[in-house]
Amino acid sequence: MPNSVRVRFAPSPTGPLHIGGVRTALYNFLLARKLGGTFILRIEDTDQARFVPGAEDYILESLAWLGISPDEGIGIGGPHEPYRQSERKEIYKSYAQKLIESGKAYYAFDTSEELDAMRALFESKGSAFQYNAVTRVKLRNSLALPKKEVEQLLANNTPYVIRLKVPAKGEIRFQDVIRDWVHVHTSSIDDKVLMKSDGMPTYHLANVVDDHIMQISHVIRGEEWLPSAPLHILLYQAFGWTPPQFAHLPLLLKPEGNGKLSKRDADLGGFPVFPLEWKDPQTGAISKGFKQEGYLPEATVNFLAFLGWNPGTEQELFSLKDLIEAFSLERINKAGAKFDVKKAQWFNQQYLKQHGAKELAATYLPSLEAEKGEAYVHLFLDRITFPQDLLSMVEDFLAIPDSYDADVLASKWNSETKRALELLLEILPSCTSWHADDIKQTIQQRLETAGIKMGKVMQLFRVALSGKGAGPDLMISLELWGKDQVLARLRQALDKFPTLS
RNA sequence: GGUCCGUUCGUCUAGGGGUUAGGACACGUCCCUUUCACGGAUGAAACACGGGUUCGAUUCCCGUACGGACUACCA
Repeated sequence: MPNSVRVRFAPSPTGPLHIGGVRTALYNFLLARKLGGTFILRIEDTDQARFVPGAEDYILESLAWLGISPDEGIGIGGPHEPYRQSERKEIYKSYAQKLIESGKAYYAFDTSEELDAMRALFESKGSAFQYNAVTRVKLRNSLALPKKEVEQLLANNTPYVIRLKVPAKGEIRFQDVIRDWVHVHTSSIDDKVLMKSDGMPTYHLANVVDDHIMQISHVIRGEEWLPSAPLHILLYQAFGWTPPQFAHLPLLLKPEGNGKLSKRDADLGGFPVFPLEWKDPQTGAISKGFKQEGYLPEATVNFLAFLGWNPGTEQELFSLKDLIEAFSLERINKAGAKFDVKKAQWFNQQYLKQHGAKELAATYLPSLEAEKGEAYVHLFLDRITFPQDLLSMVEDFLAIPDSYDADVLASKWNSETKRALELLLEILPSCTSWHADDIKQTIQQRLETAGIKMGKVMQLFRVALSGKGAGPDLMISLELWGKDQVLARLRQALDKFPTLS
Protein backbone atom coordinates (compact mmCIF):
# COMPACT_ATOMS: atom_id res chain seq x y z
CA MET A 1 0.00 0.00 0.00
CA PRO A 2 2.45 2.67 -1.11
CA ASN A 3 -0.25 5.33 -1.40
CA SER A 4 -1.69 4.92 2.05
CA VAL A 5 -2.10 8.00 4.19
CA ARG A 6 0.48 8.34 6.91
CA VAL A 7 0.61 11.52 8.95
CA ARG A 8 2.57 12.49 11.98
CA PHE A 9 2.48 14.85 14.89
CA ALA A 10 6.01 15.71 15.89
CA PRO A 11 6.24 17.96 18.94
CA SER A 12 9.41 18.71 20.81
CA PRO A 13 9.43 18.09 24.54
CA THR A 14 10.40 21.60 25.58
CA GLY A 15 7.50 22.24 27.93
CA PRO A 16 3.74 21.89 27.99
CA LEU A 17 2.06 21.31 24.66
CA HIS A 18 0.59 24.53 23.34
CA ILE A 19 -3.06 24.44 22.34
CA GLY A 20 -2.08 25.30 18.77
CA GLY A 21 0.00 22.15 18.75
CA VAL A 22 -2.99 20.24 20.02
CA ARG A 23 -5.00 21.48 17.06
CA THR A 24 -2.23 20.39 14.69
CA ALA A 25 -2.34 16.95 16.28
CA LEU A 26 -6.13 16.94 15.96
CA TYR A 27 -6.10 17.73 12.26
CA ASN A 28 -3.47 15.08 11.62
CA PHE A 29 -5.50 12.58 13.58
CA LEU A 30 -8.74 13.51 11.80
CA LEU A 31 -7.21 13.14 8.37
CA ALA A 32 -5.73 9.77 9.23
CA ARG A 33 -9.01 8.46 10.62
CA LYS A 34 -11.03 9.91 7.78
CA LEU A 35 -8.88 8.32 5.11
CA GLY A 36 -8.15 5.09 6.93
CA GLY A 37 -4.54 6.08 7.38
CA THR A 38 -2.03 5.96 10.20
CA PHE A 39 -1.41 8.68 12.76
CA ILE A 40 2.13 8.66 14.09
CA LEU A 41 3.51 10.35 17.18
CA ARG A 42 7.17 11.22 16.95
CA ILE A 43 9.21 13.18 19.45
CA GLU A 44 11.61 15.77 18.10
CA ASP A 45 14.07 16.08 20.92
CA THR A 46 17.19 17.01 19.01
CA ASP A 47 17.74 20.13 21.07
CA GLN A 48 19.42 18.83 24.18
CA ALA A 49 19.60 22.28 25.74
CA ARG A 50 15.85 22.78 25.70
CA PHE A 51 14.84 19.36 26.90
CA VAL A 52 12.33 19.55 29.75
CA PRO A 53 11.70 16.50 31.90
CA GLY A 54 8.08 15.50 32.01
CA ALA A 55 7.18 17.19 28.76
CA GLU A 56 6.93 13.96 26.80
CA ASP A 57 4.54 12.41 29.31
CA TYR A 58 2.57 15.61 29.28
CA ILE A 59 2.13 15.33 25.51
CA LEU A 60 0.99 11.73 25.81
CA GLU A 61 -1.46 12.55 28.59
CA SER A 62 -2.86 15.55 26.75
CA LEU A 63 -3.59 13.59 23.60
CA ALA A 64 -5.08 10.76 25.62
CA TRP A 65 -7.38 13.16 27.47
CA LEU A 66 -8.75 14.46 24.19
CA GLY A 67 -9.06 11.07 22.55
CA ILE A 68 -6.48 11.88 19.89
CA SER A 69 -4.85 8.50 19.93
CA PRO A 70 -1.81 7.71 17.82
CA ASP A 71 -1.65 4.47 15.90
CA GLU A 72 2.10 4.29 15.83
CA GLY A 73 5.04 5.90 17.57
CA ILE A 74 5.90 6.92 21.09
CA GLY A 75 4.02 4.85 23.61
CA ILE A 76 2.76 2.42 20.97
CA GLY A 77 5.72 1.32 18.92
CA GLY A 78 5.66 0.40 15.28
CA PRO A 79 7.75 -0.56 12.29
CA HIS A 80 10.02 2.47 12.42
CA GLU A 81 11.28 2.46 15.97
CA PRO A 82 12.71 4.35 17.69
CA TYR A 83 10.35 7.32 17.44
CA ARG A 84 12.44 9.61 19.58
CA GLN A 85 14.84 11.50 17.35
CA SER A 86 17.60 11.64 19.93
CA GLU A 87 17.70 7.85 19.62
CA ARG A 88 18.02 8.05 15.84
CA LYS A 89 21.20 10.09 15.88
CA GLU A 90 23.23 7.61 13.84
CA ILE A 91 20.61 7.48 11.13
CA TYR A 92 20.82 11.20 10.49
CA LYS A 93 24.56 11.11 10.61
CA SER A 94 24.70 8.55 7.83
CA TYR A 95 22.27 10.53 5.68
CA ALA A 96 24.24 13.72 6.23
CA GLN A 97 27.30 11.80 5.17
CA LYS A 98 25.57 10.82 1.93
CA LEU A 99 24.96 14.45 1.22
CA ILE A 100 28.61 15.25 1.85
CA GLU A 101 29.63 12.50 -0.51
CA SER A 102 27.29 13.63 -3.25
CA GLY A 103 28.52 17.21 -2.86
CA LYS A 104 25.12 18.48 -1.70
CA ALA A 105 26.44 19.42 1.70
CA TYR A 106 29.71 20.52 3.25
CA TYR A 107 31.62 20.87 6.50
CA ALA A 108 31.75 24.26 8.13
CA PHE A 109 34.16 25.09 10.94
CA ASP A 110 33.06 28.61 11.76
CA THR A 111 32.38 29.02 15.46
CA SER A 112 29.22 30.58 16.81
CA GLU A 113 31.28 33.56 17.90
CA GLU A 114 32.68 34.07 14.42
CA LEU A 115 29.22 33.92 12.93
CA ASP A 116 27.82 36.30 15.52
CA ALA A 117 30.60 38.73 14.68
CA MET A 118 29.80 38.34 11.01
CA ARG A 119 26.15 39.10 11.62
CA ALA A 120 27.04 42.15 13.66
CA LEU A 121 29.33 43.36 10.88
CA PHE A 122 26.64 42.99 8.23
CA GLU A 123 24.11 44.63 10.45
CA SER A 124 26.33 47.64 10.98
CA LYS A 125 26.39 47.98 7.21
CA GLY A 126 22.64 47.80 7.11
CA SER A 127 22.30 44.37 5.58
CA ALA A 128 21.59 40.88 6.83
CA PHE A 129 24.19 38.15 6.87
CA GLN A 130 23.39 34.98 5.05
CA TYR A 131 25.54 31.88 4.91
CA ASN A 132 25.07 31.26 1.20
CA ALA A 133 26.63 30.88 -2.21
CA VAL A 134 28.22 34.30 -2.13
CA THR A 135 29.50 34.35 1.44
CA ARG A 136 30.54 30.73 1.88
CA VAL A 137 33.60 31.12 -0.33
CA LYS A 138 35.06 33.48 2.24
CA LEU A 139 34.20 31.45 5.30
CA ARG A 140 35.82 28.51 7.04
CA ASN A 141 34.32 25.50 5.33
CA SER A 142 35.23 22.58 3.16
CA LEU A 143 34.21 24.47 0.07
CA ALA A 144 36.49 27.44 0.67
CA LEU A 145 39.43 25.90 2.52
CA PRO A 146 42.16 23.86 0.80
CA LYS A 147 41.45 20.17 0.89
CA LYS A 148 44.49 19.50 3.02
CA GLU A 149 43.46 21.93 5.67
CA VAL A 150 39.99 20.44 5.83
CA GLU A 151 41.45 16.99 6.33
CA GLN A 152 43.69 18.36 9.02
CA LEU A 153 40.80 20.03 10.83
CA LEU A 154 38.74 16.87 10.70
CA ALA A 155 41.66 14.76 11.87
CA ASN A 156 42.13 17.12 14.83
CA ASN A 157 38.49 16.68 15.81
CA THR A 158 37.81 20.34 15.27
CA PRO A 159 34.12 20.95 15.96
CA TYR A 160 32.17 21.33 12.75
CA VAL A 161 28.66 21.48 11.44
CA ILE A 162 27.33 20.15 8.16
CA ARG A 163 25.55 22.67 6.00
CA LEU A 164 23.37 22.22 2.96
CA LYS A 165 24.90 23.62 -0.20
CA VAL A 166 21.99 25.64 -1.49
CA PRO A 167 22.22 26.33 -5.23
CA ALA A 168 22.91 29.98 -6.07
CA LYS A 169 20.22 30.10 -8.68
CA GLY A 170 16.88 28.47 -9.09
CA GLU A 171 13.32 28.57 -8.04
CA ILE A 172 11.71 26.25 -5.56
CA ARG A 173 8.01 25.67 -5.91
CA PHE A 174 5.61 23.41 -4.18
CA GLN A 175 1.88 23.10 -3.97
CA ASP A 176 0.60 23.51 -0.46
CA VAL A 177 -2.77 21.84 0.10
CA ILE A 178 -4.06 24.91 1.89
CA ARG A 179 -2.20 27.72 0.16
CA ASP A 180 -1.74 26.37 -3.35
CA TRP A 181 1.50 27.19 -5.15
CA VAL A 182 4.30 28.77 -3.18
CA HIS A 183 7.37 30.00 -5.03
CA VAL A 184 10.70 30.97 -3.54
CA HIS A 185 14.09 31.73 -5.05
CA THR A 186 17.01 29.76 -3.72
CA SER A 187 18.89 33.02 -3.27
CA SER A 188 16.70 33.80 -0.30
CA ILE A 189 17.50 30.51 1.40
CA ASP A 190 20.74 30.18 3.30
CA ASP A 191 22.98 27.19 3.77
CA LYS A 192 21.14 25.82 6.75
CA VAL A 193 22.92 23.72 9.31
CA LEU A 194 21.94 20.08 8.95
CA MET A 195 24.14 18.51 11.62
CA LYS A 196 25.09 20.46 14.71
CA SER A 197 28.52 20.26 16.27
CA ASP A 198 27.13 18.13 19.09
CA GLY A 199 26.37 15.42 16.58
CA MET A 200 22.63 16.01 16.64
CA PRO A 201 20.73 16.86 13.50
CA THR A 202 18.75 20.06 13.22
CA TYR A 203 14.99 19.96 12.82
CA HIS A 204 15.35 20.38 9.08
CA LEU A 205 17.41 17.28 8.48
CA ALA A 206 15.76 15.08 11.07
CA ASN A 207 12.28 15.94 9.93
CA VAL A 208 12.96 15.28 6.26
CA VAL A 209 14.84 12.06 6.88
CA ASP A 210 12.23 10.71 9.25
CA ASP A 211 9.27 11.73 7.15
CA HIS A 212 10.84 9.93 4.24
CA ILE A 213 11.81 6.81 6.15
CA MET A 214 8.44 6.67 7.87
CA GLN A 215 6.71 7.16 4.54
CA ILE A 216 4.77 10.18 5.65
CA SER A 217 2.26 11.14 2.97
CA HIS A 218 1.08 14.48 4.36
CA VAL A 219 3.01 16.93 6.46
CA ILE A 220 0.39 18.93 8.35
CA ARG A 221 2.02 21.54 10.54
CA GLY A 222 1.74 25.16 11.64
CA GLU A 223 2.20 28.13 9.37
CA GLU A 224 5.40 29.04 11.17
CA TRP A 225 7.03 26.30 9.12
CA LEU A 226 6.02 27.73 5.79
CA PRO A 227 9.21 29.79 5.31
CA SER A 228 11.38 26.72 5.75
CA ALA A 229 9.29 24.45 3.56
CA PRO A 230 11.29 25.39 0.42
CA LEU A 231 14.44 24.36 2.25
CA HIS A 232 12.85 21.02 3.01
CA ILE A 233 11.90 20.62 -0.64
CA LEU A 234 15.54 21.29 -1.50
CA LEU A 235 16.55 18.57 0.93
CA TYR A 236 14.18 16.07 -0.63
CA GLN A 237 15.68 16.98 -3.98
CA ALA A 238 19.22 16.59 -2.66
CA PHE A 239 18.37 13.09 -1.49
CA GLY A 240 16.48 12.33 -4.67
CA TRP A 241 13.26 11.68 -2.75
CA THR A 242 9.68 12.61 -3.55
CA PRO A 243 8.42 15.11 -1.03
CA PRO A 244 5.15 14.50 0.83
CA GLN A 245 2.15 16.77 0.47
CA PHE A 246 2.38 19.86 2.61
CA ALA A 247 -0.44 21.55 4.46
CA HIS A 248 0.50 24.61 6.50
CA LEU A 249 -2.15 25.44 9.07
CA PRO A 250 -3.22 28.98 9.94
CA LEU A 251 -1.95 30.31 13.24
CA LEU A 252 -3.93 30.62 16.44
CA LEU A 253 -3.98 34.30 17.31
CA LYS A 254 -4.33 36.13 20.61
CA PRO A 255 -7.88 37.27 21.46
CA GLU A 256 -7.03 40.97 21.66
CA GLY A 257 -4.98 42.71 19.04
CA ASN A 258 -2.74 40.66 16.79
CA GLY A 259 -0.03 38.08 16.99
CA LYS A 260 0.50 34.49 17.88
CA LEU A 261 -1.36 33.22 20.92
CA SER A 262 1.08 32.96 23.79
CA LYS A 263 1.18 31.81 27.37
CA ARG A 264 1.34 35.45 28.38
CA ASP A 265 -2.07 36.08 26.76
CA ALA A 266 -3.44 33.21 28.74
CA ASP A 267 -2.19 34.58 32.02
CA LEU A 268 -3.49 38.02 31.18
CA GLY A 269 -6.88 36.84 29.97
CA GLY A 270 -7.31 34.26 32.70
CA PHE A 271 -7.86 31.41 30.27
CA PRO A 272 -5.75 28.38 29.49
CA VAL A 273 -3.61 27.78 26.41
CA PHE A 274 -2.53 24.35 27.52
CA PRO A 275 -4.66 21.23 27.54
CA LEU A 276 -3.53 20.11 30.98
CA GLU A 277 -2.22 21.99 33.96
CA TRP A 278 1.55 22.23 33.91
CA LYS A 279 3.97 22.85 36.69
CA ASP A 280 7.30 24.12 35.50
CA PRO A 281 9.89 21.80 37.01
CA GLN A 282 12.41 24.64 37.27
CA THR A 283 10.40 27.57 38.58
CA GLY A 284 7.43 25.70 39.99
CA ALA A 285 5.17 28.12 38.13
CA ILE A 286 1.76 26.69 37.32
CA SER A 287 0.08 27.14 33.95
CA LYS A 288 -3.63 26.56 33.68
CA GLY A 289 -5.01 23.65 31.73
CA PHE A 290 -8.30 23.27 29.91
CA LYS A 291 -9.02 20.14 31.87
CA GLN A 292 -8.47 21.65 35.28
CA GLU A 293 -10.41 24.77 34.37
CA GLY A 294 -13.41 22.58 33.77
CA TYR A 295 -13.47 22.22 30.02
CA LEU A 296 -14.72 18.88 28.84
CA PRO A 297 -12.59 17.05 26.31
CA GLU A 298 -15.42 16.95 23.74
CA ALA A 299 -15.90 20.69 24.05
CA THR A 300 -12.20 21.37 23.75
CA VAL A 301 -11.91 19.23 20.64
CA ASN A 302 -14.99 20.77 19.03
CA PHE A 303 -13.85 24.30 19.77
CA LEU A 304 -10.34 23.65 18.52
CA ALA A 305 -11.50 21.95 15.36
CA PHE A 306 -13.51 25.02 14.44
CA LEU A 307 -10.54 27.34 14.79
CA GLY A 308 -9.40 27.24 11.19
CA TRP A 309 -11.75 24.65 9.81
CA ASN A 310 -15.49 24.32 9.31
CA PRO A 311 -17.73 21.73 7.74
CA GLY A 312 -19.52 24.15 5.41
CA THR A 313 -22.84 23.32 7.01
CA GLU A 314 -24.65 25.03 9.84
CA GLN A 315 -24.00 22.29 12.31
CA GLU A 316 -21.89 23.48 15.24
CA LEU A 317 -21.73 20.52 17.57
CA PHE A 318 -19.40 17.78 16.42
CA SER A 319 -18.21 14.78 18.35
CA LEU A 320 -14.80 13.40 17.47
CA LYS A 321 -16.60 10.81 15.39
CA ASP A 322 -18.59 13.50 13.57
CA LEU A 323 -15.40 15.44 12.95
CA ILE A 324 -13.72 12.43 11.42
CA GLU A 325 -16.68 12.02 9.15
CA ALA A 326 -16.77 15.66 8.05
CA PHE A 327 -13.10 16.53 7.99
CA SER A 328 -11.13 17.47 4.92
CA LEU A 329 -7.91 19.37 4.38
CA GLU A 330 -9.55 21.42 1.65
CA ARG A 331 -11.88 23.12 4.07
CA ILE A 332 -9.10 24.49 6.24
CA ASN A 333 -8.80 28.27 6.19
CA LYS A 334 -5.79 30.30 5.21
CA ALA A 335 -6.09 33.16 7.68
CA GLY A 336 -5.18 32.98 11.34
CA ALA A 337 -7.96 32.57 13.88
CA LYS A 338 -8.36 34.50 17.09
CA PHE A 339 -8.89 32.51 20.20
CA ASP A 340 -12.33 33.30 21.63
CA VAL A 341 -12.84 32.18 25.22
CA LYS A 342 -16.55 32.97 25.14
CA LYS A 343 -17.09 30.56 22.30
CA ALA A 344 -15.10 27.90 24.11
CA GLN A 345 -17.33 28.36 27.13
CA TRP A 346 -20.44 28.08 25.02
CA PHE A 347 -19.24 24.77 23.63
CA ASN A 348 -18.57 23.61 27.15
CA GLN A 349 -22.11 24.44 28.24
CA GLN A 350 -23.53 22.55 25.31
CA TYR A 351 -21.56 19.42 26.11
CA LEU A 352 -22.17 19.73 29.81
CA LYS A 353 -25.89 19.48 29.16
CA GLN A 354 -25.38 16.34 27.15
CA HIS A 355 -24.06 14.54 30.20
CA GLY A 356 -26.59 12.74 32.36
CA ALA A 357 -27.53 14.15 35.73
CA LYS A 358 -26.58 10.89 37.36
CA GLU A 359 -23.07 11.00 35.98
CA LEU A 360 -22.53 14.68 36.72
CA ALA A 361 -23.76 14.26 40.27
CA ALA A 362 -21.54 11.26 40.87
CA THR A 363 -18.48 12.98 39.43
CA TYR A 364 -18.83 16.52 40.67
CA LEU A 365 -20.99 16.21 43.78
CA PRO A 366 -19.56 12.98 45.16
CA SER A 367 -20.15 13.91 48.80
CA LEU A 368 -23.91 14.06 48.30
CA GLU A 369 -26.23 11.09 48.22
CA ALA A 370 -27.10 10.23 44.63
CA GLU A 371 -30.72 11.28 44.64
CA LYS A 372 -30.00 14.62 46.24
CA GLY A 373 -27.03 15.22 43.93
CA GLU A 374 -29.12 14.60 40.86
CA ALA A 375 -31.79 16.96 42.08
CA TYR A 376 -29.18 19.69 42.43
CA VAL A 377 -27.80 18.98 38.98
CA HIS A 378 -31.28 19.43 37.52
CA LEU A 379 -31.70 22.65 39.44
CA PHE A 380 -28.42 24.20 38.31
CA LEU A 381 -27.47 22.61 35.01
CA ASP A 382 -28.84 25.45 32.89
CA ARG A 383 -26.89 28.05 34.79
CA ILE A 384 -23.36 26.69 34.81
CA THR A 385 -20.47 26.83 32.37
CA PHE A 386 -18.11 24.47 34.12
CA PRO A 387 -18.92 21.35 36.10
CA GLN A 388 -17.16 22.63 39.18
CA ASP A 389 -19.66 25.50 39.25
CA LEU A 390 -22.12 22.86 40.43
CA LEU A 391 -20.40 22.48 43.74
CA SER A 392 -20.10 26.19 44.43
CA MET A 393 -23.76 26.66 43.50
CA VAL A 394 -24.82 23.93 45.88
CA GLU A 395 -22.66 25.32 48.67
CA ASP A 396 -24.12 28.71 48.07
CA PHE A 397 -27.62 27.29 48.01
CA LEU A 398 -27.13 25.55 51.31
CA ALA A 399 -25.60 28.54 53.06
CA ILE A 400 -27.89 30.54 55.34
CA PRO A 401 -28.08 34.08 53.95
CA ASP A 402 -26.24 36.71 55.94
CA SER A 403 -27.37 39.62 53.82
CA TYR A 404 -30.38 40.40 51.67
CA ASP A 405 -30.74 41.96 48.24
CA ALA A 406 -31.12 45.66 49.00
CA ASP A 407 -32.82 46.59 45.72
CA VAL A 408 -35.58 44.05 46.12
CA LEU A 409 -36.02 45.03 49.73
CA ALA A 410 -36.31 48.67 48.79
CA SER A 411 -39.01 48.08 46.24
CA LYS A 412 -40.92 45.11 47.67
CA TRP A 413 -40.65 45.26 51.42
CA ASN A 414 -43.71 46.94 52.87
CA SER A 415 -46.51 46.29 55.31
CA GLU A 416 -48.49 44.27 52.80
CA THR A 417 -45.65 41.95 51.86
CA LYS A 418 -44.71 41.71 55.50
CA ARG A 419 -48.18 40.42 56.20
CA ALA A 420 -47.75 37.96 53.33
CA LEU A 421 -44.48 36.59 54.68
CA GLU A 422 -46.00 36.22 58.12
CA LEU A 423 -48.87 34.38 56.55
CA LEU A 424 -46.46 32.08 54.74
CA LEU A 425 -44.85 31.33 58.05
CA GLU A 426 -48.23 30.15 59.24
CA ILE A 427 -49.18 28.30 56.09
CA LEU A 428 -46.02 26.32 55.44
CA PRO A 429 -46.11 24.12 58.54
CA SER A 430 -49.52 22.88 57.47
CA CYS A 431 -48.19 21.45 54.22
CA THR A 432 -48.74 17.76 54.54
CA SER A 433 -46.61 16.85 51.56
CA TRP A 434 -43.30 18.67 51.07
CA HIS A 435 -43.05 18.46 47.31
CA ALA A 436 -42.65 21.41 44.99
CA ASP A 437 -46.03 21.01 43.32
CA ASP A 438 -47.95 20.56 46.55
CA ILE A 439 -46.18 23.43 48.25
CA LYS A 440 -46.96 25.65 45.32
CA GLN A 441 -50.60 24.69 45.37
CA THR A 442 -50.93 25.31 49.07
CA ILE A 443 -49.24 28.68 48.89
CA GLN A 444 -51.26 29.71 45.89
CA GLN A 445 -54.56 28.81 47.49
CA ARG A 446 -53.91 30.38 50.85
CA LEU A 447 -52.50 33.60 49.46
CA GLU A 448 -55.43 33.91 47.13
CA THR A 449 -57.85 33.41 49.97
CA ALA A 450 -56.08 36.14 51.86
CA GLY A 451 -56.36 38.39 48.83
CA ILE A 452 -52.62 38.54 48.14
CA LYS A 453 -51.19 38.18 44.62
CA MET A 454 -48.39 35.63 44.27
CA GLY A 455 -46.40 37.88 42.00
CA LYS A 456 -46.27 40.59 44.63
CA VAL A 457 -44.54 38.52 47.24
CA MET A 458 -42.64 35.75 45.55
CA GLN A 459 -39.48 37.69 44.84
CA LEU A 460 -39.40 38.98 48.35
CA PHE A 461 -40.00 35.45 49.58
CA ARG A 462 -36.98 34.38 47.54
CA VAL A 463 -34.88 37.10 49.09
CA ALA A 464 -36.06 36.10 52.52
CA LEU A 465 -34.95 32.52 51.95
CA SER A 466 -31.84 32.91 49.86
CA GLY A 467 -30.85 36.54 50.23
CA LYS A 468 -30.82 36.88 46.47
CA GLY A 469 -33.18 38.53 44.02
CA ALA A 470 -32.75 35.84 41.40
CA GLY A 471 -32.14 32.15 41.30
CA PRO A 472 -33.48 28.75 40.36
CA ASP A 473 -37.09 27.61 40.63
CA LEU A 474 -38.28 28.68 44.06
CA MET A 475 -40.69 25.83 44.75
CA ILE A 476 -38.10 23.20 43.95
CA SER A 477 -35.67 25.13 46.11
CA LEU A 478 -38.16 24.98 48.94
CA GLU A 479 -38.47 21.25 48.52
CA LEU A 480 -34.71 20.78 48.55
CA TRP A 481 -34.14 22.99 51.57
CA GLY A 482 -36.72 21.08 53.56
CA LYS A 483 -39.53 22.41 55.65
CA ASP A 484 -37.59 23.11 58.85
CA GLN A 485 -34.84 24.93 57.01
CA VAL A 486 -37.34 27.05 55.10
CA LEU A 487 -39.17 28.03 58.25
CA ALA A 488 -35.94 28.85 60.01
CA ARG A 489 -34.79 31.03 57.12
CA LEU A 490 -38.12 32.77 56.94
CA ARG A 491 -38.04 33.54 60.65
CA GLN A 492 -34.53 34.89 60.35
CA ALA A 493 -35.57 37.12 57.47
CA LEU A 494 -38.57 38.49 59.31
CA ASP A 495 -36.26 39.20 62.16
CA LYS A 496 -33.48 40.79 60.11
CA PHE A 497 -35.43 42.70 57.48
CA PRO A 498 -35.48 46.43 58.23
CA THR A 499 -38.24 47.64 60.54
CA LEU A 500 -41.01 49.36 58.70
CA SER A 501 -41.94 52.80 59.86
C1' G B 1 15.44 45.40 6.61
C1' G B 2 14.72 40.74 3.56
C1' U B 3 11.60 36.39 2.26
C1' C B 4 6.95 34.25 2.54
C1' C B 5 1.75 34.13 3.97
C1' G B 6 -2.80 36.44 4.86
C1' U B 7 -7.37 40.26 4.84
C1' U B 8 -16.16 38.83 4.63
C1' C B 9 -20.21 41.40 10.85
C1' G B 10 -16.57 42.83 17.46
C1' U B 11 -15.07 37.18 17.14
C1' C B 12 -15.29 32.09 14.50
C1' U B 13 -16.89 31.62 9.65
C1' A B 14 -20.43 30.29 4.87
C1' G B 15 -20.61 32.00 0.07
C1' G B 16 -18.65 33.20 -4.56
C1' G B 17 -18.99 37.22 -11.19
C1' G B 18 -25.71 39.06 -10.91
C1' U B 19 -27.52 36.80 -3.30
C1' U B 20 -32.31 40.79 0.86
C1' A B 21 -24.09 38.54 1.58
C1' G B 22 -26.12 33.04 5.36
C1' G B 23 -24.99 30.72 10.30
C1' A B 24 -22.69 30.55 15.32
C1' C B 25 -20.54 33.22 19.77
C1' A B 26 -21.02 37.91 22.09
C1' C B 27 -24.53 42.20 22.28
C1' G B 28 -29.81 44.74 22.11
C1' U B 29 -35.24 43.97 22.21
C1' C B 30 -39.46 40.86 22.89
C1' C B 31 -41.84 36.18 24.46
C1' C B 32 -41.74 32.24 28.14
C1' U B 33 -40.88 32.55 33.70
C1' U B 34 -43.10 35.21 40.35
C1' U B 35 -36.98 36.29 39.30
C1' C B 36 -32.54 34.78 36.99
C1' A B 37 -30.77 31.11 33.75
C1' C B 38 -32.39 27.85 29.74
C1' G B 39 -35.35 28.00 25.42
C1' G B 40 -37.90 30.66 21.38
C1' A B 41 -38.37 34.99 18.29
C1' U B 42 -36.24 39.26 16.57
C1' G B 43 -32.63 43.38 15.76
C1' A B 44 -28.06 45.91 15.05
C1' A B 45 -23.56 44.34 12.76
C1' A B 46 -19.01 42.67 7.45
C1' C B 47 -16.87 41.85 1.80
C1' A B 48 -9.51 46.86 3.88
C1' C B 49 -8.45 50.51 -0.17
C1' G B 50 -7.25 51.78 -5.41
C1' G B 51 -6.90 50.30 -10.28
C1' G B 52 -8.02 46.89 -14.05
C1' U B 53 -10.94 42.48 -16.66
C1' U B 54 -16.31 42.32 -17.40
C1' C B 55 -22.71 44.25 -19.39
C1' G B 56 -21.84 43.45 -14.09
C1' A B 57 -17.13 42.45 -9.14
C1' U B 58 -17.36 41.21 -2.48
C1' U B 59 -15.99 37.01 -5.76
C1' C B 60 -10.87 36.99 -11.07
C1' C B 61 -5.96 39.91 -11.92
C1' C B 62 -2.46 43.76 -10.38
C1' G B 63 -1.00 47.23 -6.94
C1' U B 64 -1.42 49.80 -2.07
C1' A B 65 -2.37 49.61 2.97
C1' C B 66 -2.63 46.86 7.18
C1' G B 67 -1.60 42.40 9.84
C1' G B 68 1.25 38.06 10.71
C1' A B 69 5.10 34.28 10.38
C1' C B 70 10.07 33.38 9.44
C1' U B 71 14.94 35.34 9.26
C1' A B 72 19.89 30.42 15.33
C1' C B 73 24.69 24.92 15.60
C1' C B 74 15.50 26.25 18.55
C1' A B 75 11.85 23.47 17.01
